Amino acid sequence: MRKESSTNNINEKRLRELCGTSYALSIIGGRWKPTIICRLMDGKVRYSDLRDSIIGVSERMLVQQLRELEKDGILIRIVHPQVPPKVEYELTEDGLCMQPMLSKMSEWGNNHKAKYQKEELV
Amino acid sequence: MRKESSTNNINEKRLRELCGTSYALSIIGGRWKPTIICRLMDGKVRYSDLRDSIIGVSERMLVQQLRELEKDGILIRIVHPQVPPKVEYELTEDGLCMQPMLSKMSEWGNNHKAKYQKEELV
DNA sequence: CTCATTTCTTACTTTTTTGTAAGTACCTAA
DNA sequence: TTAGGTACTTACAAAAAAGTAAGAAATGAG
Repeated sequence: MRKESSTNNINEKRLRELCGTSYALSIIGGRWKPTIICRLMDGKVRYSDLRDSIIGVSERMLVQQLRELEKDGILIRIVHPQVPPKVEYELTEDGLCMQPMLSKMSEWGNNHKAKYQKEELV
Repeated sequence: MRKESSTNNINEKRLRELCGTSYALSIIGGRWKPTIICRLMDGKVRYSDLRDSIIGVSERMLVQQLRELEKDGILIRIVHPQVPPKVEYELTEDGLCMQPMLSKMSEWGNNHKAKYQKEELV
């Protein structure tokens, strides 16, 4: 839960407002979010498949991150009314069009990582 | 200080290793980092100018974020040996070449923000 | 009636990040 | 000798994010 009146919260909100980058970060910044979005890039995926393919994530975290992404309009939740339950997650258009951004991030990240690891050897 | 043995730390490290996007996020993810990097995009800037132009940041936070960016090879610290002290910060090549990534993030962010705020009116 | 399956909840703890407030070091100039 | 300017430190507190462990609902199969 966020405390509305905290300096922390106020600062974050202001940065989000005046800087597109900070805004983007506030949406994809959660620990498991890039991974989740990646997994969904090729189409909808079932909850249990997400859970099983993302090693290290707990159900608590997975559900939380999914809910936040849903609230931010990045993905939708598709409930099939059956028992046992079946729920699928699918990127929205706004989620899909993160692709160029994510790929730039990945590109920069991988370059920097490679370079840094090389420098360590020197 | 990070606790080496925590699940939190271990998860972050693993994601960083295997995903360029998570790696990039771990570097630009700090509250004031995108703003700092932005300010430096046009050339070196003095500490006090950074402090005065970034509203809301405390000296504690500013120094901390600068140190982390320095450690990650994004910027360098240029000390002029004089009194009163004069310190400038300048992006490295790795910092400068964040530009395309940052601009994609900013672009996506601004689009999404505009769209979302429009939808709220409906 | 009991069990299995799937998708979550809930209450709680730990870890990490962010912020506050006050103080420090250095020399220079009045 | 005292004040002033710059770039920080330090000790502490508050807030936020991440993780743990156990449980819950719904229903069809046996």
